[in-house]
Amino acid sequence: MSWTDERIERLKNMWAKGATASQIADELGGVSRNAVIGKAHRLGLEQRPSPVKPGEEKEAKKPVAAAPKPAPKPEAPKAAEEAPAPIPGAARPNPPRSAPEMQFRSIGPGGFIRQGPGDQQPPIPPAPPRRLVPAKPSPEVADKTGLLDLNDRVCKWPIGHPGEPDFHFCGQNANPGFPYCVEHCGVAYQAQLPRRDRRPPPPLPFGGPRVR
DNA sequence: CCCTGATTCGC
DNA sequence: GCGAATCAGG
Repeated sequence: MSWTDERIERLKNMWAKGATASQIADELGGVSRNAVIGKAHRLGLEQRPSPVKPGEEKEAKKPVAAAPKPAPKPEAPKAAEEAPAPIPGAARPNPPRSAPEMQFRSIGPGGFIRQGPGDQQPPIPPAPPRRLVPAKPSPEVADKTGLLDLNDRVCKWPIGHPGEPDFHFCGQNANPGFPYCVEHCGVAYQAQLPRRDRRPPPPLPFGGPRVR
């Protein structure tokens, strides 16, 4: 696989949204986690909480008997802590490690993170719903929206299961730019939570996309 | 063990 | 430019 503009764009979006490199790699397919990280760095869009970085200056390398790689050149420890220069539109610098900076965002239904005024992220997240939900009966949609009734303006959230007699689609007004209405967007697009806080374990009834 | 991102370096 | 290998922390 090669890094087409389309794939790079998806990488940027997901990376900006906080998706892990693994998730991005799975999503894009054809690339490894390392490939994603490498590409992200090359694109210059790193600067995200690394589990390793915030620690101490790493320098001491353990001498392994069979060390195929030469010792890296000693790097001068940079103690330059730049004062935060609030330049609108400029890339957000690393938040000071000692001063935890909370991000205040409103969270919509389903943990959907709304964009703040400063956040400009027009590109729409693709990502179809990952899990099958019990298909709650949507609000009154008297007329069942069938497959042929789908267009860009109606919510394509499935109600019921394909093959069932009353299988249809939500059919409400779609959230502009999204394939679903506002309500189902809240279900389809989940905020990326810390693993610990992540809701259910994988509820996949069939195997699952375990690749590794 | 699992996961994470960072970095290196041969290609 | 790419990404496997490696490192290092959780």
